[in-house]
Amino acid sequence: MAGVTIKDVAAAAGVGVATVSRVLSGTGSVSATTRERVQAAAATLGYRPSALGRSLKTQRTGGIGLIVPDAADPFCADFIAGVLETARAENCHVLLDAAGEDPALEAEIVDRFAQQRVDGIIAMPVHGDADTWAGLARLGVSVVFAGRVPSGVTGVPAVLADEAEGVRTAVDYLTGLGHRRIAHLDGDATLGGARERRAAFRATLEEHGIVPDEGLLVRARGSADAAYASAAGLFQSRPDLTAIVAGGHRLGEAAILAARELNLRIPADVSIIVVDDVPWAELCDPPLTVVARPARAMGERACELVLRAPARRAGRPVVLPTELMVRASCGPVTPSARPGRSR
Amino acid sequence: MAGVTIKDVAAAAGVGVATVSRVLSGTGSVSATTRERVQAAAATLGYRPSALGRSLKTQRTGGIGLIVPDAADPFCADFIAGVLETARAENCHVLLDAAGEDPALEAEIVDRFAQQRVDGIIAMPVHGDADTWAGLARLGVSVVFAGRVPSGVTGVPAVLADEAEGVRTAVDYLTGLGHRRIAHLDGDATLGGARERRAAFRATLEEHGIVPDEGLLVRARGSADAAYASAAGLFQSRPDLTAIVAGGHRLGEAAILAARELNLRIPADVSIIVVDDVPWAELCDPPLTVVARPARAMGERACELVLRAPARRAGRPVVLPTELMVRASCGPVTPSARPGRSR
DNA sequence: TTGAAAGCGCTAACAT
DNA sequence: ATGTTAGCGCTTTCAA
Repeated sequence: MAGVTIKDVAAAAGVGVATVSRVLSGTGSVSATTRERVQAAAATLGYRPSALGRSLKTQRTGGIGLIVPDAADPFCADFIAGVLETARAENCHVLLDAAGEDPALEAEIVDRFAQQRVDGIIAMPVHGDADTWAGLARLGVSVVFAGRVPSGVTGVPAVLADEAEGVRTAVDYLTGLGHRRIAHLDGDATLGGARERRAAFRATLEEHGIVPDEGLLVRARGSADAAYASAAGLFQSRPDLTAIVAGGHRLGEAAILAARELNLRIPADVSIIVVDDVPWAELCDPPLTVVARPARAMGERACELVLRAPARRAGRPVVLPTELMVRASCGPVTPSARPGRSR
Repeated sequence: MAGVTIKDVAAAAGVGVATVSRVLSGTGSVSATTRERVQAAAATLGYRPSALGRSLKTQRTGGIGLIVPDAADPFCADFIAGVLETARAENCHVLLDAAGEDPALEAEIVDRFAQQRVDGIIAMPVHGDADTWAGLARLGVSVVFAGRVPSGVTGVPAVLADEAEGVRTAVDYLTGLGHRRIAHLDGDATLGGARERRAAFRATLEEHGIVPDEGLLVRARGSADAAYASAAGLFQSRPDLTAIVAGGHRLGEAAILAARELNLRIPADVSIIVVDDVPWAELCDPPLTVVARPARAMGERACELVLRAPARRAGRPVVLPTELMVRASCGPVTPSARPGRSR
């Protein structure tokens, strides 16, 4: 039957419960002989200490709550893997849930985690409502944001990819190849990520003496359909563009599919670079040049941070470098390859 | 400050703790007026009932433990998403961990979950050691296997993809295209999956009057390098093969990469079909024909099962259908396209 | 309808 | 070195 408790072990070993507790937690001092007797008793009974009892007493669960938009997304999945690895090393367990892009659901999940008395929460947040996040710190759960930071919230530690630097590198690379009419396709997010990428895109263009062309800066909604529509619309309305920087793999895919549909050759007719590495970039044809965000490392760092968070108050975000992975989806601009080229 | 307890709420509302408990859990009867007072008090204090206290008392945590080989793997990631969705709907939380292919780690994770007193465990198991799984049922945690079943273990409910049927469909499709020398590249797993695929492959070949050629049946180790080596070796040693069925996306990728490296055109020189849908199958060039396993649905079913498991004893596994997604990586066999063709 | 009180399994003082 | 005991926050009889 189930339910072997510390009492049973104590009885079986002929000692008090405190002694059992001492042996199993390695705390205090116990004679070698009793230690062995206790361990033997525990083993034969198949005793598994209840984390419930312990946590109730110690006020620490060793649990960390992880909230992502979508566990099936490759970036999130890598991030999760990073968190898991570090958590395991630190003897913590991870509660996972996905909030989509729904602030209400996010708040609900946070609440559930709070009731589970997790020691900390790592979130790729949807929403900047102070109500959702502010209470937590006060409740003793440390929070760490990852990947993006909601605009309204301050004082929460964060782990970010250096999106700006990534976009800068991408644009530098493209201008180096002779491109001047470069489009930027990104999310409409009021969240971190997209906003910073857009800003960096503009700034870098200007550094190269190119004045940003508003018609080439498009923001797409989240759905796959919307992404495709935006990409296709961009290609059709602006046949003069020679390169495109897509923020996130969804939009990258959309761009590739739309280009293919419109019979634009990559990179002969249009160069494509995606901010977000994906496992299949290599298998794509042509292999995709990307700006990789260090998803896994971000997960590891976030987990470290959340476990040490009580120690470090807010501070500036940890920013991890991105990496330009040059493959074959970008090429030099070719003067007249593409039909319908006007301006 | 942290730590608002039921006592605080009771005091603030001027009632006993039992009443607060009744109000918040909706159990028993309370007058409308006291109910409101309690709710008001709880709200102003920002009370979050401790799941610890409750679980300790009720002996149910509402937690379900999920063990996958790798959270970053697309199949696992989809599966996880399915579990999360159902769990949320059932008011459960999910503890996630990844065991790689390491039986010892798997056992350790199971143990940790047991200490957390999860109500059930869903596992894509590595290992059939009775010790790891048998004790759990006795301990009151229901176990459900997903995707594969270790050979040594019986009496555990499972959710599987109909791998056999999937392979059968794939082979039917290829023979229909005129292929006779079809290779099968799969894992060396002693676990479910691979074994069944191999058996189905053989059987289907025979149904078509083709005697299985052992040289075309290769089992690869898990690592990406090993996969690539196996694929390349296969292409080089057997230039007469015209089609290949790969089990799992890792081996599918390896096959594609190897084919590309050896300048084999897909599908002109070799047709490729992968058992395992991947998000990028569409983006591959040519778009990949696959046998999709319903990862997400499997996660949903597994979660339902684990929550109702006490009710259903063992029984036969739930087998979900696979789906052949015809895209463009398979073509009719072309008599003389490939150099080095001998027999 | 409501309150008092007994635990759930554990740890940590405090005694011995 | 070891045992006794008082809770941790909650649910649930049992009385009132």
